[in-house]
Amino acid sequence: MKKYITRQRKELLDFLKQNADALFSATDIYLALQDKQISRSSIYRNLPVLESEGLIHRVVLSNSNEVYYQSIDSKVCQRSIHLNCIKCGKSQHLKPLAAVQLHDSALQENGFELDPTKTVIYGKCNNCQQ
Amino acid sequence: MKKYITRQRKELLDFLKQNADALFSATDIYLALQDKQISRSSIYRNLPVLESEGLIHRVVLSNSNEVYYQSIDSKVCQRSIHLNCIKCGKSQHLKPLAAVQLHDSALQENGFELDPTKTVIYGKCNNCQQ
DNA sequence: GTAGATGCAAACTTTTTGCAGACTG
DNA sequence: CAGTCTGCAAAAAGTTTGCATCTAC
Repeated sequence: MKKYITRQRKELLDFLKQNADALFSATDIYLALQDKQISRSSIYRNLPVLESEGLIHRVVLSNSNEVYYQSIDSKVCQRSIHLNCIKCGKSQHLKPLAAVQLHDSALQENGFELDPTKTVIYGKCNNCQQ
Repeated sequence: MKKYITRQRKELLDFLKQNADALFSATDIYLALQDKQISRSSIYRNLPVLESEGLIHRVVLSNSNEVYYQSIDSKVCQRSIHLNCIKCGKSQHLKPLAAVQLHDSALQENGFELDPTKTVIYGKCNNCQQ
C-alpha cells in the first residue's frame, strides 16, 4: 500500500517541523492550520501515519488525557543524556523523548532537577550483551 | 478540606492493592467492582484523589489513549534508580514507573541494557534548587 | 484509471459536571 | 449537624468511522 504525498500530509508535517520544540494536540494543530483548510479527520488519520514513518513522536503528558505530537527534529536533543557501556566504553545518546520523560519524571515526582551534563547512565550496549 | 474514608474509596484502593502489578483503566475497575456497586463517577472522582495522596500511580501507555492506574506497591520498585544531589549529596529513588520507562526506552530505542546498580543520576534536589 | 486520501457528519469512547439525596466524623 | 461524597443522567472532550467525492501518480 503506497502512500501519496498529499497537500494535507505535507502541511501537517511542515507545521510540526517548524515548531520542533513544541507539543501539539490534534486540536492545536487543527486550529493552527485552519487557514490551510485541513479537516480534523485528515489530521487524526495522518498523525499515526507520520508517526509510523518515524517522522513525529507521540507524547502523553502525565497531567493530561490528551495525546500530543512533536516533530522529531526537536531541540530537546540538547538535553541529551549519555548511555555508556561498561564493557566496551562506547557512548550513545538517550533518545530525546526518553530524556525529556526522565527529566520530567524526576522533577515532578521527586522534585529533582536532573543535570544532563553530569549524568551518565551505565549498562551494556547492544554488542556487549553477549 | 478533610477527606472521609468512604466505602467506595476503600474498595477502590483495596482492589488496586490486591492487584499491585497490573494496570487498570477506569472502566476496568468499574467492571471489576460491579458487584461492589460503585458508580463510574465515584471511580473517576476518586482515582485522582488516591493519586494525589501518593497511593496509586497514573500511567499512560504509548499505544493507547486510555489512562491506567496501578497501586504503588508494585514490584517494579526493585529496579529502583538513584537520584543524587550534587549540592547536599542526599540520595533518593527515581519512582518505579519512571525507572521502568527509562529502562525500557534505553533498551528499545538504543538497544542499551541499563544497569541500575551502576547508574546514578545527578542534579539538584528540591531543597538545593534555590 | 485506480488506489489511496479527503471532508463531512454521525457515532463512539472516555471523562467531567450539576444536583439532590446520603453518608462520615 | 456540617462538610463531604455518591449516584444518576446529561454534557463535554477527544477520537473514529462510513460514505461519497476528489486527488496523486
